[in-house]
Amino acid sequence: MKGVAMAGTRGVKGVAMAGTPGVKATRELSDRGAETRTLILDTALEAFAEAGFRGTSVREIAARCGLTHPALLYHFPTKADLLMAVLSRRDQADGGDGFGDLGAHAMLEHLVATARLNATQRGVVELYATLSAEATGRDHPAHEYFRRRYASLVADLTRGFAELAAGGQLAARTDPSVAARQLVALMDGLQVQWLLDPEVDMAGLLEAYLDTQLA
Amino acid sequence: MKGVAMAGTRGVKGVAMAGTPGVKATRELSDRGAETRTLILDTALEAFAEAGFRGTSVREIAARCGLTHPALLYHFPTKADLLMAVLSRRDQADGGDGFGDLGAHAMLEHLVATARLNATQRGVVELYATLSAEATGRDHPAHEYFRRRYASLVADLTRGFAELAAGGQLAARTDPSVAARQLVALMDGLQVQWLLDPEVDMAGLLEAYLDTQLA
DNA sequence: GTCTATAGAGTGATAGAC
DNA sequence: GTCTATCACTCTATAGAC
Repeated sequence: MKGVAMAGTRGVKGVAMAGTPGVKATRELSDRGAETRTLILDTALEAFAEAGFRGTSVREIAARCGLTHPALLYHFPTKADLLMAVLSRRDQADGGDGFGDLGAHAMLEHLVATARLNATQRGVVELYATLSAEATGRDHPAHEYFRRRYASLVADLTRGFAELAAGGQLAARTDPSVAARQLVALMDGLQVQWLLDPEVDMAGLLEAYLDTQLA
Repeated sequence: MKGVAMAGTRGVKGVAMAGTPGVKATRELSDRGAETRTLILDTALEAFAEAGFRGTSVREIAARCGLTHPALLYHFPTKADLLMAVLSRRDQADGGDGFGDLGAHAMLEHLVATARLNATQRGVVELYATLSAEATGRDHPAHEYFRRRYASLVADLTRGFAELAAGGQLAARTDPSVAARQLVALMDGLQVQWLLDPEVDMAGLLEAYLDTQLA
């Protein structure tokens, strides 16, 4: 699924080599090089989360892995490639393509559960909060990624709220696409507030919003 | 006032030299040096907005002003000093200390009006969206600034919603402090969505939220 | 108040040895 | 697959002339 700062299962190994040069598509499992790649991706996630994409150097990430920076660039030819690999790896860990065919209730429950989980994973929240703002610039390497991400998230949620409306479960004054955008905005904004003050209850404030919108 | 990406009057000159070394507190108006300072602050706002604090160099800002970077650093001794000067200048332009003693209705109207105005000032929105995310890191020069900013914004809005509740103008299920945090989050999140897609109607989505919370 | 020059460190990326 | 060495920049900041 595709929550805005969606958390997912950590430590999924051996599935994150798509599209990388120098690695054969068909090869044995328990490849030693794949472990290095996984280490790099985990480390890069933390580093980008702490200082953003522009604020983090390839050397810094490599050093935390116990590597030199040319060794890292052997696996990911450019820094932008590394960023995109980190993002797609999270997408895969989060279950692939969006909410898929989840029902409306399951969708909203998943969202609240994710907010609760995120409150235990500061790094992931920092990554998406920092990057989504950074990537509003049209020249940022992750710009198109975030455009697509938000468009599909809003589309899925609009479908969900419309389903609720059809079943008479949405407040009469609530428009599905309006609620979808508001919900996404709320998740993003609450993350910034939580990062500045961990007392902020992201999941609770999200649930309170949903209570006011449901019939 | 202190909206999250609050816009204010541009081009206010000769009022932004507070706390800068090398400039006497009491001096004649129409100081020539003050014009350079103002030019630098306007230019720095634009530049920080486009690429964030970390993504912008002092040289880049100086060049856009037709200056060399040592000339700029004569006016603002460090890059962090320049950032803080940009932020305090905007706060002054926006009217000083928060919502002050504005009534609840005036407060909310001001907020919606600001959202509408912001849709014509992409640079200002980019500045606050990028910086507020960047500044969640505890070592960022603007970290304390944003902590204070959000705390006072939430406090003011909580007071406003409480005032409405006392007058029976708030929906029964709405808690003032919950609504305050949600409203701030909504403003922040909508800005990111608007930066990624200018079709997004920030003011309209904000008004729609307020309609669901008022009695 | 602005300049040139430079220090001193950091940047992404590449070449080539092993 | 990882290394050392290096290229060609860029960065913030300072020294000192004018």
